Amino acid sequence: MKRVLMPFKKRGHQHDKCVDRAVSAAESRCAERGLRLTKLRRRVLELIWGRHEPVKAYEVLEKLRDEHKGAAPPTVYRALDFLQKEGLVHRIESLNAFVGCGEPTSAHLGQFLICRECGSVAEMDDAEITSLLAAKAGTLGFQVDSETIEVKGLCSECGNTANGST
Amino acid sequence: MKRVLMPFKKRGHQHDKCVDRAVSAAESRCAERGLRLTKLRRRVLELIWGRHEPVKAYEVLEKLRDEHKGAAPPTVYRALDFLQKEGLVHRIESLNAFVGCGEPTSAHLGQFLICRECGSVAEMDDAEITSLLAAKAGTLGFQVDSETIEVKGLCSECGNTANGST
DNA sequence: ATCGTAATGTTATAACATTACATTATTTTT
DNA sequence: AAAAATAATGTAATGTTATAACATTACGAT
Repeated sequence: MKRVLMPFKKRGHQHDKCVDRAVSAAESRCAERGLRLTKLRRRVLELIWGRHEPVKAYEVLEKLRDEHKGAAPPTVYRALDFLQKEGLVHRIESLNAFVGCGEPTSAHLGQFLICRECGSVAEMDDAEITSLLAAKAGTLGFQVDSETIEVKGLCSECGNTANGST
Repeated sequence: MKRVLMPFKKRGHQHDKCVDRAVSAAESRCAERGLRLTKLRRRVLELIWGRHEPVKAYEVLEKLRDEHKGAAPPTVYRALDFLQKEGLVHRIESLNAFVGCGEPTSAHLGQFLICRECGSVAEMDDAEITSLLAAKAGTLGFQVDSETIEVKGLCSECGNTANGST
């Protein structure tokens, strides 16, 4: 089982590839399940994948409006709900924002590492963390359904340079 | 080092005691540090401690208004900022709500267990979880500053009864 | 073709949070 | 004790995030 679903990416990597991979994965996943990845949903997915950083719903809305008159909050939130439910994007609770899922093939919640300098996000799905947490919760008589783990700090790119900016 | 800062409480426990303890702890802490636990701040703290469940800022506001004409959003948010900064309350990111801190003597972030049935919250501050998470993050070159851990599930009280309601 | 369901459009509003500036209260300095 | 400085609160407006409610359109199945 893979534990790192999305590592930190180098500055200047070929980001088109990331987006393409995400969209292809979404297409297969929807095809398998008989779901419709409509133009709108696909476009929202692309906009979320615009960066390796959490993207706000209203940012998506603004961009959507440039190309799609009549876009309104529900337009975006519905698409995001769909994408979330299908495991194609994750919501970052502590930022009220969304990131593309690093591995949309399996359902999971993920553990997120968020850089305070550049905003980049890495995604893990580490079974040891999950089971330790469940064990500790168990000592209090608590049965875990789901976990939200969001860590803030300094990413590999920003930690390795004197200056965290691009 | 204590790992459970606030366990799940039995239904019908003497909740006054919880509130009194919290207020006393807040008083000592502020006295030690030369900070002012004003009437307003104390009252907001009491209202947050009204239940062992996350309480919303606007709920606090509503109650505050009954007794304090002129209370407005900043009134509440400022008091909450103060209480948070002093470690007297924690914000639950996934709920946009606040809970009293189970152990306001030491600064910490806490790991929260939130019951899906009754809404009760238990607070842990488990060093093993924190260090495992830091170690795993380290393998990606990430240096952790702070962590947000919020787990949803079924608490000991609700798991032990056929029916989770009061 | 029509019917049922899923998706989207549209308007309005709810819920959560902050900015900016005025005023009052408290502490510190003189 | 008065003045100055600082901290806390009052007040109005606004910004941000999210959902409700109902209408319409698109699509797939028979």
